[in-house]
Amino acid sequence: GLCNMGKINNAFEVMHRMIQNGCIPDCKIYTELIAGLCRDKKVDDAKRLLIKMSERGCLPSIVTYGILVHGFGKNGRVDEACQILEEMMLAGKTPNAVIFNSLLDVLCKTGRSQDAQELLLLMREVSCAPDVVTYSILIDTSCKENRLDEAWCLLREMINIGCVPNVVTYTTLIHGMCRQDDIDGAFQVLKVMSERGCMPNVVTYSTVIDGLFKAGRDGKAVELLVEMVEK
RNA sequence: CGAAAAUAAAUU
Repeated sequence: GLCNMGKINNAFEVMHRMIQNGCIPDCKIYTELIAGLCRDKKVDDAKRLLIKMSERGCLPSIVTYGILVHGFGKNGRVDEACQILEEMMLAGKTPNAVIFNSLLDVLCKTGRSQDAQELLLLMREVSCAPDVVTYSILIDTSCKENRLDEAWCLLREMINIGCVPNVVTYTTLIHGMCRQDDIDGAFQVLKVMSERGCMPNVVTYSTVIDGLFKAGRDGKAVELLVEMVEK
């Protein structure tokens, strides 16, 4: 609770007080503190706490490592994020899809496609199945790098392997099409997703509305805004 | 003991 309120220091105070009272913090408490530190961009402190918890006999969980990977990645320290992944594997923990996805996203967003490909291979090696988030990240990357054909291939591929696209996946594609000035295509996707039982949300609508305004189709944009409010 | 806790999309 204190971490969520941004009061990390108070959270640490509580931990120290509980130790004084003979109550031993468990892995989850350390994990929360590490998350709080990462949220405050204090990733070095977070890393130190990971080491400290191990020394105190608390093994970091897969979630603890995930938080750190994400913390380093989101703070532009991609190599160190990769390093945490290696460390966890050395510690005998197999990364799950959340961790792979987190790292995959920063690799893609920083243009390190070679490393991203290698990470996908590693994911296969450890039998971690790509999920809807993995595909959404890849589709987003293809779209932002103007490879719409590739994005569509990925959509087909995920459906083929039984991975169901969700509202984020479709919204990502819609955004990609708007960026290519293919507003009509974007509308098609908007229609298709609903037909497949995936309801557009406020982000989906704002993506299309933004695309319409940028294409100078103000009337249509307002029309869609009204439709969104009505629905 | 415990899914209590970590990842992807628009605008800014």
